[in-house]
Amino acid sequence: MEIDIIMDDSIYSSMSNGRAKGMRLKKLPTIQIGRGKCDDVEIDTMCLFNPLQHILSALKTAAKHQNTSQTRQLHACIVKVGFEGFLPLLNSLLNAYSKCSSLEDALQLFNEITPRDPFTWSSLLSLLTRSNLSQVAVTLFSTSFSFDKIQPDGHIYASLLNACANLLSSKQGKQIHAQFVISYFCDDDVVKSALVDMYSKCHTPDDARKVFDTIRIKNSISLTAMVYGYSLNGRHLEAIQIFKEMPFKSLPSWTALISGFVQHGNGINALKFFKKMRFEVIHIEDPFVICSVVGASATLASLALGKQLHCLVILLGYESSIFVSNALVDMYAKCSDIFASRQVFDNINGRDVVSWTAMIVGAAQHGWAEVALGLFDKMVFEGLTPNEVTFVGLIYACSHKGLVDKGRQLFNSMTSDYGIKPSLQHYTCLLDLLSRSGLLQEAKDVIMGMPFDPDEATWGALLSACKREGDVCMGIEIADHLLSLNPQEPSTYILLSNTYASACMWDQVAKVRKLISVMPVSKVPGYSWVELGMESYMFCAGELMHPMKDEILRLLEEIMEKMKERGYVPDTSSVLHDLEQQEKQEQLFLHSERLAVALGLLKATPGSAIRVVKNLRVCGDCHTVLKLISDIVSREIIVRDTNRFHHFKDGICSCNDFW
DNA sequence: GTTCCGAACA
Repeated sequence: MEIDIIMDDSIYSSMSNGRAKGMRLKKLPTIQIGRGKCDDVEIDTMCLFNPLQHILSALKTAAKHQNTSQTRQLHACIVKVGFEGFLPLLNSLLNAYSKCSSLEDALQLFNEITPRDPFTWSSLLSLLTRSNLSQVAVTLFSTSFSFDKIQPDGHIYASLLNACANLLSSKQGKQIHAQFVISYFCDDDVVKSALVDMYSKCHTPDDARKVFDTIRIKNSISLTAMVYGYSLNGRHLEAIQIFKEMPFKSLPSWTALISGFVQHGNGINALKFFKKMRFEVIHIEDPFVICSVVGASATLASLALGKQLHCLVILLGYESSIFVSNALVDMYAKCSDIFASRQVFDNINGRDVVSWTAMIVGAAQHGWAEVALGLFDKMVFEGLTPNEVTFVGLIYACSHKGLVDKGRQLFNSMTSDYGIKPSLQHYTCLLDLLSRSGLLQEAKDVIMGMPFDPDEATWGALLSACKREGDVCMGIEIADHLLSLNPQEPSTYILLSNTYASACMWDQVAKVRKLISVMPVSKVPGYSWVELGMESYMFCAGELMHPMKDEILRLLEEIMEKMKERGYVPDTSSVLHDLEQQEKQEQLFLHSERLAVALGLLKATPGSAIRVVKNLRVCGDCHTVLKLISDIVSREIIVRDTNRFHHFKDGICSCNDFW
């Protein structure tokens, strides 16, 4: 039975990436066999001996060098010589197209091959997976594979599991696992390595470990997959233990350990092992590990470290790597140096959608909404297709600048012009856009109409907007709803308490306070750190144990006097504890970002910007204080909180008090 | 055939 996979609309509707959309789905062009180029392939003399052997060998070479034109020429030769009916040769040809990532050629050939064997299928499945069409691979296997009446072999199971890992779909992965364990190939260690990888990436490291323990001969690949599984999922001790036991530590093994740490947010451990790796003089033959550690410095917001890594990138000759450049754009933006980010971006040759998106998101988070929108226009003008992340950045940019109409238009254009289905993130951005601009009813309509269940953060965003707009009535309605959801975030409780207090609903205020006191999770302490050249210093809220404690306090008191002269009155509404007003003000005085800024003012290079990072959102009072400080001491203060960047300069903030 | 890389909102 002929399977016309290219005509299946249900499969293509599941394609969600730009590459897939760019493909002509219905009618693929026919390859023009023997377009005069055939004779370029030097087979004449060899044909006299063993043409089959020669073409097979030439196909292997073409696959190895990912040479599409050579593969097409060999395809022409196969037709010309009359070997079209020889399945192993066609499979090698398909494999070569697959290795060249020549999707259209491969799909057309696949449709022409009949009958197909497991080799034919595994070549196609691995190509689809590598082409970001993992869901197509899995769907094809479940819908069309049985038509060919063949049993999947180890290669097919491995490719399919790779696809499930890409999709982070343990549900589909488990179904394939179930088929595998009752198959003839159930002892195949390569498939088991693929299973370890799939479960690791799907965040079930214990499932990965169960399979890992059944692998008879553990090689570098299976060990690396398990190391990654543990480090990615925060099981750092187990990751390090297996890593240490590895008889041979290849670059991918180091990369797996380090990138797992980074992805789990453990930048410190990542850098510790990167240092060890450098110490062991491991040859860095690919840039993956560099991307990871650049990402670690972005997470840690350490500009000094990021700059050192940028130097290493140049030293190792990876400046031209698009992956590395994109990571640098993101790193500089996250380390608060948006100008350096822009400089790296401007120097990239052949920017891809990730380069543009990283720059758009960076610009948006630094309050450069117009720049972000301008970059988008330029990106589209240059022929690049934005993806779902690009739109998150764009709507976010509009949201933080109050550009309601533009934001709405982008939200609609995402679906109508680019066929991207809005995710919960997009709805959250839209909701944020509307509510920040006071369009509370429209924001509520968005929540009620979206095809996702709103969570605590979604309702919280709307509630904080109600508070800002003074809509007590809707605020109470939402607060009642939120309270019934048993919220977990301490900030939600502050919001609830303030909402009820503003409506003089003291019974409800008491109820919220009682809930706080029995909350199972204690409040995360606020901390901030300031970078001072190659060093940084971290302060916890309310704690001042620094050797320069007295100078810090003196400076803050001096500044406080000047602020009061300008009419500053502390806003204690963000202090959760049941304290007297005086005590609340004292708490605010010792908020970690103020201590960090004070140390920065005392120790940073005179005139340089003070860069502070905070683990929570900047509270309203600190925001006012930092604006005033920037004016009083005439210094730029850049604070990265969990939400965005604030550039305080001359008494104003780049966020326009929208954050 | 299976391992390592970049961009996200509240």
